[in-house]
Amino acid sequence: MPTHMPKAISPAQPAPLRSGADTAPDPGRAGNDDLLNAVGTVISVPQARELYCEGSSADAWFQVRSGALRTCKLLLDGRRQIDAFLLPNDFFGFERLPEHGSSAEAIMPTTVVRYSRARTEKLADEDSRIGRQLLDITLKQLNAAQDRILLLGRKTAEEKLATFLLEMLVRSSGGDAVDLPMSRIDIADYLGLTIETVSRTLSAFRREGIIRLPTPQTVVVPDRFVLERLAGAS
Amino acid sequence: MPTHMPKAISPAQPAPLRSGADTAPDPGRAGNDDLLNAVGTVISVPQARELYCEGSSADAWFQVRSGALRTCKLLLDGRRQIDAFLLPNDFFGFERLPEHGSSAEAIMPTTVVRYSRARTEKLADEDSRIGRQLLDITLKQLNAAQDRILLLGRKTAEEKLATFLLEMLVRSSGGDAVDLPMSRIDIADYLGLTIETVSRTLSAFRREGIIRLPTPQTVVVPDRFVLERLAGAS
DNA sequence: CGTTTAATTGACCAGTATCAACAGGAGTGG
DNA sequence: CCACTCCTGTTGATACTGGTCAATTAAACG
Repeated sequence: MPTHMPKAISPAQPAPLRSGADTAPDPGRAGNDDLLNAVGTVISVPQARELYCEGSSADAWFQVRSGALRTCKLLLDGRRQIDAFLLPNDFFGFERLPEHGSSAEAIMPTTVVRYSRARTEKLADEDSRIGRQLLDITLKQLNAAQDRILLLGRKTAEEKLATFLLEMLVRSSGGDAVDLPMSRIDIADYLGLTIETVSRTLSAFRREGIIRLPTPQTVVVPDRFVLERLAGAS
Repeated sequence: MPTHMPKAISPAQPAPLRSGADTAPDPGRAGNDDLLNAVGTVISVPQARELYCEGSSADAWFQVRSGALRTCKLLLDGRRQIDAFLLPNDFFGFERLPEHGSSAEAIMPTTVVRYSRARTEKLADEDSRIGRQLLDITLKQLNAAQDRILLLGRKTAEEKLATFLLEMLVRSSGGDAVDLPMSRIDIADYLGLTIETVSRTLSAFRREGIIRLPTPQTVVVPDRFVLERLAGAS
């Protein structure tokens, strides 16, 4: 038993293996959830604890069950870039190389389901639907990464924050209010900005009535169309 | 015959379906090249011609046979971000959604091999090795995208250019000289800079003896270790 | 309460963008 | 062969977005 947490007790079965708000075509995917879930193990990750670090052996991948994580890369002098925020049902840690390309840390008390890489690859060999699903997950992440490349390369601070708030609004899918689980520093390192610019830009949005900030972690968006115009979509 | 160019004549068979400089483990991949090549069609793309545009139907994907292309996204006001430069043997255009997420344009006279998406997906269903290979290609692109996210979010202009030159050096794999097929504008839109900053930074490298520029398109790197230090790897 | 940490705000600065001029080739036509 | 134009790239002067440094406020926690 290589994991440092016990297996899930019977009723607490892992979340179903499918993407979150998924509107894409879904070819022949039913019926294989149980296959993969059979190899999943539930793991708890305390806040601020690293689940794995950049360069460590990528012998497993994960799905968020509850809580939230960030994946990030570091430069030699400590500059940090956050690749992604991971919310419930998100997959992460699936790699091409034998080592993880970024580290994963919980930004609040979190539970994840761990899938053995070797067992997954064996399953994918036997059942092409599993492979199809892994490909779908990876392509989704690639699409998201390409959108971030546009954002980081060509958008202004204002556009970055507007895009970010819209993304969180969609992902949390809870009306017009978002609870931001991450700190301002995390937002800054996600958008390629500094904490001060994040704070200033959000304050400007608040002054202009585009958002309300009942607490620093809670953002209310009365009219998301205004944000969409500021986000300057393609 | 939906394509606008004739099929390859017999001796000009499509390039083998495998990644370029690939050092990763290569599990059970031999023997399926012919399967996919049977559905490949060779297409010529003149310089500056668009192969497909953002939002068009993604009913096929491609491999570069000769020449070079760029994939890019646009913002409403015309700001452009280049996702990737595609050189011989590179794959591109494989999508999760029914539409292409970016456009692809030849930056010199180019030939590509076109693969039908529907046929590919059928093949992948029948033979898990095909699916494994598509996943491998996609994961490789995801890794590259994540490196670009770090570059765009956290690196300085100097570090961006150093990283770019090293990347081109590795990809062209021809000693210490690189022939840049793309213009300064393309480099700028790839690195999230302006053409002037690209030019200035390259001139600074030249003045410091880090590179030589026999022509604006040819870069000679006497000592790539110097560039590696400037690139500020993780 | 006092202490610590996160977030906000302000003053100033630097890196890169913007605007503009200039140089070097590649065609083109006289 | 030589202007002439066009296009790409280089260089310079200046502006501005966002970064840095610093102080203040607010929130969290014992």
